[in-house]
Amino acid sequence: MMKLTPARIVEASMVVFHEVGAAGLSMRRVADRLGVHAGSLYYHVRDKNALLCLMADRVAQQAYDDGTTALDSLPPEAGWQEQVVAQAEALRHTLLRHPGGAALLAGSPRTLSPAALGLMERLLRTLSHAGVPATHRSVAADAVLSHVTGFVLQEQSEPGVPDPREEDVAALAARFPLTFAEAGAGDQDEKFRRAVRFLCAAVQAAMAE
Amino acid sequence: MMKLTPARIVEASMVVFHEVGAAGLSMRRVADRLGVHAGSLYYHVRDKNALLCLMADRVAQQAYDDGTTALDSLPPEAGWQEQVVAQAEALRHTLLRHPGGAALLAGSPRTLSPAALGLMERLLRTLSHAGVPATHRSVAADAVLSHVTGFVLQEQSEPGVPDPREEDVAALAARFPLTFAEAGAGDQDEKFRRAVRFLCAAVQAAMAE
DNA sequence: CCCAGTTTTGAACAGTGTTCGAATCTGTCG
DNA sequence: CGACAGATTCGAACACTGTTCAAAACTGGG
Repeated sequence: MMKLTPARIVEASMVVFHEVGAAGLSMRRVADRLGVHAGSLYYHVRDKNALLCLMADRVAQQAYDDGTTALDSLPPEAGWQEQVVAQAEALRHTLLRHPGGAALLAGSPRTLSPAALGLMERLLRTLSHAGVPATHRSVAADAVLSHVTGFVLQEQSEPGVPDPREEDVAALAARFPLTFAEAGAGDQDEKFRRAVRFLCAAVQAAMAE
Repeated sequence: MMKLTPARIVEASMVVFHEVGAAGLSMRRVADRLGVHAGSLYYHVRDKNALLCLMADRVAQQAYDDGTTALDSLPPEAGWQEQVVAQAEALRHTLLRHPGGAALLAGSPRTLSPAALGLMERLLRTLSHAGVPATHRSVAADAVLSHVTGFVLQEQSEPGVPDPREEDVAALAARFPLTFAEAGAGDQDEKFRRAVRFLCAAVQAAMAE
């Protein structure tokens, strides 16, 4: 067997994560997949929390790479808004590829991962390049990133308890008409893109003032 | 001892949650606080997940109530933007009051809680009352809510590993200058309020078009 | 070859969520 | 009052979990 290394451990953890979900990811299962005993992992990884951070960094890194290819395959005359949309959609699709990927990024361990910072930095750079003043840059980039993670987190949340009674959901719809008005209207892709465009328009409006 | 009931269990869980944090909250500890054995809880609550949902609903309910008092103590001539800001700030302060409260709301269990829906509905109502068309209403409300939960979640995240070396953070600051430019600038209150105002301006701009 | 240093083992510890039969408590009806 | 039925609680167990640590096994260099 190849020598154990943090990279191999993270890789195996991702596979286990895909198979059994976030709740079922345990050190022993990761170790089993590597043909190794659980205690051995602790020679290379301090904690389970550290492992989760490494995993989060890995999906952030992949999201970053996917974002660069998305940006590269954009027509040269594309405006900054299209660049923002491209980055947001690339991040969303990468997160959707990993079930629970959004929970990993937004999850318990504090995300100071270099890759996540890279995502933020690139977004700020395109905004800066578009002439957005520093005061509005950070709040805009923050809004975009928190929106996409929040959106995907909501997309990936399993149905949980599958609606005990349909009367209940009907009653809720009656009590909260506006909330349920267009909950199911339109596919998620369109809804997501509209929200991002909305934020872009906000930036433009803030610049004009 | 009083008879055991879901409400009493949730109450005790909140206390335990405040004392030992989200990671330390266990069925046994909740049961201990009630002078009861762990198994007894399962007669009133299906799961630990169900308990977390009930807890999330409880803080959402409290956030809703705090929001109404905040709205009531607003001058009558306040515009819709001030109403949105008031709701956002009330939600933030309520979440900050419970350590890990944001993680509860945005957390693992899917939040279909009535109280959380109430928060959304009220926000949509003020937007609707302000004349915002339905197409923009939902994305705007979604952006506001996901921003405040994301913001507080970031605020409440413990420092984690307390910066192994200061050289590292310096190196990161060098690699991501825009991200670190105004990370520490200004207090959180002002940053939060500016972001909410930014979203409000976005709504106004979308209406004008 | 043999020795130091790096890895892995194997077993243990304390604690977790959850289940379930048996014991207890509670209120109603004869 | 007494007995019976149903609602609660107990108490112990099961199958796990993250984590630690001595002792083995493996490794490359003198």
